Amino acid sequence: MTTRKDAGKTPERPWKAAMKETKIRNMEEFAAVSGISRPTISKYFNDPASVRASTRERIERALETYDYRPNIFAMNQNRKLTKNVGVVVPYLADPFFAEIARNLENRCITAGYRPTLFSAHGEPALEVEILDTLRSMKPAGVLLAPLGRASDVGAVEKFCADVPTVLFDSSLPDLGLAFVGSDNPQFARLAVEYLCRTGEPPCFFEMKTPANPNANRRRQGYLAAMESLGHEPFVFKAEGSGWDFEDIGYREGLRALSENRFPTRTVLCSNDRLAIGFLVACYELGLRVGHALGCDIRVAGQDDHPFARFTCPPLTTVAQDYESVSRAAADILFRSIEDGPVDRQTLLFEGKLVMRDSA
Amino acid sequence: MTTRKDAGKTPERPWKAAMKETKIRNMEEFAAVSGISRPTISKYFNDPASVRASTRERIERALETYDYRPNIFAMNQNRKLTKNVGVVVPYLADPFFAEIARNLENRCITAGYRPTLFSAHGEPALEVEILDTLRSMKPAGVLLAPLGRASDVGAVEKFCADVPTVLFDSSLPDLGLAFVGSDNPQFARLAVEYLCRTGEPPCFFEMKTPANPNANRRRQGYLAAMESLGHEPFVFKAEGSGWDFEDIGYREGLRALSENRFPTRTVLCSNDRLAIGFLVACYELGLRVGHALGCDIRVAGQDDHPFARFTCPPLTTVAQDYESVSRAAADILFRSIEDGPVDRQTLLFEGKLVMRDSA
DNA sequence: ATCTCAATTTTACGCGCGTTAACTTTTGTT
DNA sequence: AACAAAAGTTAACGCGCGTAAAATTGAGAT
Repeated sequence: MTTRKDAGKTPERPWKAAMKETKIRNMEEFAAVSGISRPTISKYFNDPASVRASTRERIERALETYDYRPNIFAMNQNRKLTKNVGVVVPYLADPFFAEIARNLENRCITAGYRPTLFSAHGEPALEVEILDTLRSMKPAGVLLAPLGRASDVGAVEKFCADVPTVLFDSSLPDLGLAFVGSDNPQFARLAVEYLCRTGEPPCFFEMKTPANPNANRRRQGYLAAMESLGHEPFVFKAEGSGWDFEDIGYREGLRALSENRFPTRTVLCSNDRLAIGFLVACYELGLRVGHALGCDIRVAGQDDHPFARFTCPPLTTVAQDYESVSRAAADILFRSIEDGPVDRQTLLFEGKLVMRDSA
Repeated sequence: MTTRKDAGKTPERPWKAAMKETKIRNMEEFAAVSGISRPTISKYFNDPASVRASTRERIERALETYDYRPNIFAMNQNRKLTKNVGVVVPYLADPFFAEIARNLENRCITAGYRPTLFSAHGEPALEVEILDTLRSMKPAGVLLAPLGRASDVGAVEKFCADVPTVLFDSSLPDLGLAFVGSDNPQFARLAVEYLCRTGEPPCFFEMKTPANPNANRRRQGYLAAMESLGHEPFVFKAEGSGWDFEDIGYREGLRALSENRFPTRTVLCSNDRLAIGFLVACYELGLRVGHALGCDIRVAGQDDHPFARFTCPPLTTVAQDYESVSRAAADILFRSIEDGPVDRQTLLFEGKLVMRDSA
């Protein structure tokens, strides 16, 4: 490690010393220097169009001189309806959630709301903590992807009773204004049908104790699809828990393959992250993955994870409709905030087959 | 898409209706029901040990009955020193930043602070917006990984003058309490030395217009190392901008390889995300990557990105010392908050070579 | 110049809590 | 039992702003 003491000593409380004398500390002071009353300034910040054009100009001229910004938290403290929207995901280090969170944040901003992002980091206690913080924030609404199986359902239920909440990705029965997610059985069915049409029927590779109910629905979709096509299903349940799906896919894939557990040479993984790890296991064992001539095994995933394009070979998968899910979740929430509550509904979006080279 | 209207109509403002009559609305009410004065309750929440054991018990018993929690934002409104810490990263959909953000959040929590996470989503305007929001939050300190080249340096400078800020990952000259990052020239040197020791000297694959100064330092490290080893350096500059590094690595890798631009069959990528895309290009062109006999090309990256383990073949890279960087950044900030300002310093951590199969 | 309506200003209170000062009550010591 | 220290209570103000009501000012129409 390299340590360098930079030139010059940090002055005593530099962030205070640098404060210009003209610095505006609050709306009162800004009202004084701009020669306008505080309530009118307040009106301006809540809607610039609500003040006379000449007043607006005066305010904006003062704004350039003194660059004042109202304290957002003091604003919300007293407002009947804030513009705050909470976005909560179970695990932000998973690029899938990072991507959907980014999407949701952008939608909030576009719709004139102020998103605040939270990740439970896979920990139920932290999820509860987040919900408590959110209460303090007096949010107009919340977009919540719960941890799933590990969630404190009681806490979420109480929260949904207090704050307009739309659940997404992972469902908790009958909670919130709505649930928006994917039609998971359809995902598996789509994959099974494609794989059977183009080769051997697939085995199913999943975690023994999945984090959320989506995995169970996918398994059921797989079983149903196999049955209806008249094939014998086979499910391999990978040991391990937590959020290191790739590692589990790799380790257990290695085990399953070297123990020769799969009756066919086609494997449908419960999700892309497992598949990414599984592909490494295949690589390590010298198995050529793909549907081309001379390949040893076909591997498919589900989700269209942001990195699924960049595996070797690129992963064939069933794409979640990120756009539609996030758009629907946001729209329902905003509509409910603006026009009052709506009937609780469940929206499930179908996946689309993305054919790449792995299967 | 499947829409289902769930059984039962959502009741009028259900989150209001469900409110129990005993619901505590603020500290005043809680003080009333617990039979203790509000200032004492306030003391309790700021430090449970600061009240007599018997009163603490009474408070905690009341707490169980009425489950009240003080409003965190109202608390901070008036406190001289809050426990808020802002964590700002340039792009959260990049698992590297997601991972380091998770690490930093945990450290804050452990140290008794309340982290709030922000992502600029690659947009300079949003970065400025975030800094303004942070001011409102009256944070005790901020851990900031700036966008880099695209950052509004003036805005960051003003912010650092107002709020104790530790920069990490990407440096802006002389700003903040400290900068904590990686010794980027050393990264490249380490990689070059290893690659030269075990085979042909490497070419360098980087973006033409990198997002931050780290890339430049890595290039310089590459050039210096090649020179000192007596080899002719070669740098390929990939076209493209934005944060889709994998895609750029793939497209430009494809171009560079098919145009036969590399004088040697060893490629050191400026970062792992480029390398991940580059590996796909290799795969598509049928090139066998690795150092084993019969391989066509060696590929190495830099960063030890969370997914570098799961490429095919697993990516040889120079690992950033995530732990040390985040620990140092957090420690410096906390120390500065608790013990007053320290000399500005620059801490650069060395990378460690991670040998996998790709090179 | 008069009237009218809209915009603005004054004044005042509230949000939920931190914090201080002056008292009053509890401790536990001798 | 007397008394000092510790802890708790009351009262009051402040944070930075929203918001409401009443009084005042301004602009456009007659």
